[in-house]
Amino acid sequence: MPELPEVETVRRGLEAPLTGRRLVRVEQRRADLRWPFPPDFATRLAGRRIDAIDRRSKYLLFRLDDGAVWMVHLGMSGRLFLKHGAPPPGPHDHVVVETDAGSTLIFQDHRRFGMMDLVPEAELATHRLLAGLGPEPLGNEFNAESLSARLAGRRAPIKAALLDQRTVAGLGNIYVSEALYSAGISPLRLARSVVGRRAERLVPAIREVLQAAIAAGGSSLRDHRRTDGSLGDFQHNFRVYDREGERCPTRGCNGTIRRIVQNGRSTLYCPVCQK
DNA sequence: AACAAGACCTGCATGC
DNA sequence: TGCATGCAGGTCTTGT
Repeated sequence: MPELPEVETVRRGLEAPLTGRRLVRVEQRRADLRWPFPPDFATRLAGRRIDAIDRRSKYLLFRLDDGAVWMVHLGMSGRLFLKHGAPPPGPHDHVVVETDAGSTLIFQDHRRFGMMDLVPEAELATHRLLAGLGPEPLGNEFNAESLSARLAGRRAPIKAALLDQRTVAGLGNIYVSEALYSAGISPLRLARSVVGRRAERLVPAIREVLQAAIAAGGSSLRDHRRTDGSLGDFQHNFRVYDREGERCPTRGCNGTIRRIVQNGRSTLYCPVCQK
């Protein structure tokens, strides 16, 4: 489900209500998600205060007052809800956290591809899931030069290379299709050939689609919700994703949006104006 | 080393 | 109605 814009939407939804709040009760309702929880997870988290909520790629990073970081990945179907009081947990509510503000943070994930960990701050940068990540696409280290360098020599299609989190961190299946469309680059083009003007177009295309999606609260196709349960809006702004068979929205292009499968995942694109 | 396929899960839409 | 099939926003692991 969640790509960078959806995770950032969740982060923003939690930041004001949870920063400075203490976690007074932690209920871990099963032993594992994608992987087992770390040892003594609930005990270690209980009583801690949240000092800040950050994001790296699709990971949420809750900075705690004991110097640890609570890492959360939403996987495909994970949600974080903030509710008033202490409602009874529903199906797939795997972690329930009550705060000293009388609110409850609920982690719900029916597919259980999500994960959580507790990591000392000093070990965060070398964490096995974070160490290999490429630059943040909205940060200064992501530019045409650095992107070209990471694509150099790669024979995989650009679609697959952009889904690879070592190339750039945070893109997923929706926003790769949208960014390639916006940049006029075919998803089938070999990654190593995205240099020069194409790389110069692709970087702002990625930035702009992500920023627009964040501004819209992310995309809700099936699973994504904001922390108050409301839907994101960016799915209404898709130009190719989920639009197979529709007319290409580029002015003057008579192409039809096509769906192909690359590495087992749908790619949507316009065969006429993406080269 | 790079790349593609398989695996992990549940729920939903579709078609017979 | 019931059942099989395919598909879904991720990414680690395995095999070529």
